[in-house]
Amino acid sequence: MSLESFNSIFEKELLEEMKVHGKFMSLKQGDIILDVDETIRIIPVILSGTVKVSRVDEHGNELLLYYVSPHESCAMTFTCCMQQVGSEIRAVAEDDVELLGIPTERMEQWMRVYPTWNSFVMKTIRARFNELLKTIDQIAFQKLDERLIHYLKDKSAATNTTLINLSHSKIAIDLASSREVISRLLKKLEQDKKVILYRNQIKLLREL
DNA sequence: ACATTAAGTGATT
DNA sequence: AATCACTTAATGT
Repeated sequence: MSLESFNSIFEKELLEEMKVHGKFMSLKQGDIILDVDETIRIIPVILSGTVKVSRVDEHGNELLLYYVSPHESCAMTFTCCMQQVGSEIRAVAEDDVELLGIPTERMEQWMRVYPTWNSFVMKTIRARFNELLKTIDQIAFQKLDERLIHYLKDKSAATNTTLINLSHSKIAIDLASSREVISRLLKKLEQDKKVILYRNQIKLLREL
């Protein structure tokens, strides 16, 4: 995928500037793009692949926040790059990822000069903020089984497939739960004909 | 065939 | 819902 796919979003002048100032980067699956406490030097704009953004507590436990898909950027980076504050989150390449790194200095300038950049930034912040609210709702009010269903749907949407390649323990880590609990919940879902379980794979059925 | 890793189960808190 | 201890099943070498 390339910058051309942004034609409908940004004006040509901005696209030119992105070509000049942006650094094309290619990450392998599992690469850590940004870890906790690191300071941000670039704004990533995802060209292809999916990035997983998660919160990490003092013991190293992770909690999934959201996925960043192509044509999106990470809302957290916008807010903390401007003040050069350390990252509160960890961003990992969920699969092989290509992204365009925009130097933070360009941010301010583009915000003023290019309305499309401005609305792009606002759009991604609003989208992420809404997702965060949903996640908070889930943790505060929903049971783990509902969180799990949401997680599977989310994952399926992010990777555009109903066959999910994940072990039970990976899921448990993302949801800050334990493997046994996830296994038991998944088994219930399987009995309800909502998924089919394999080793390291979960097939989502329509009824989910 | 053996070791390793994923998943299933029951008991305990 | 989490943790432990243990079993069973699948997969890699």
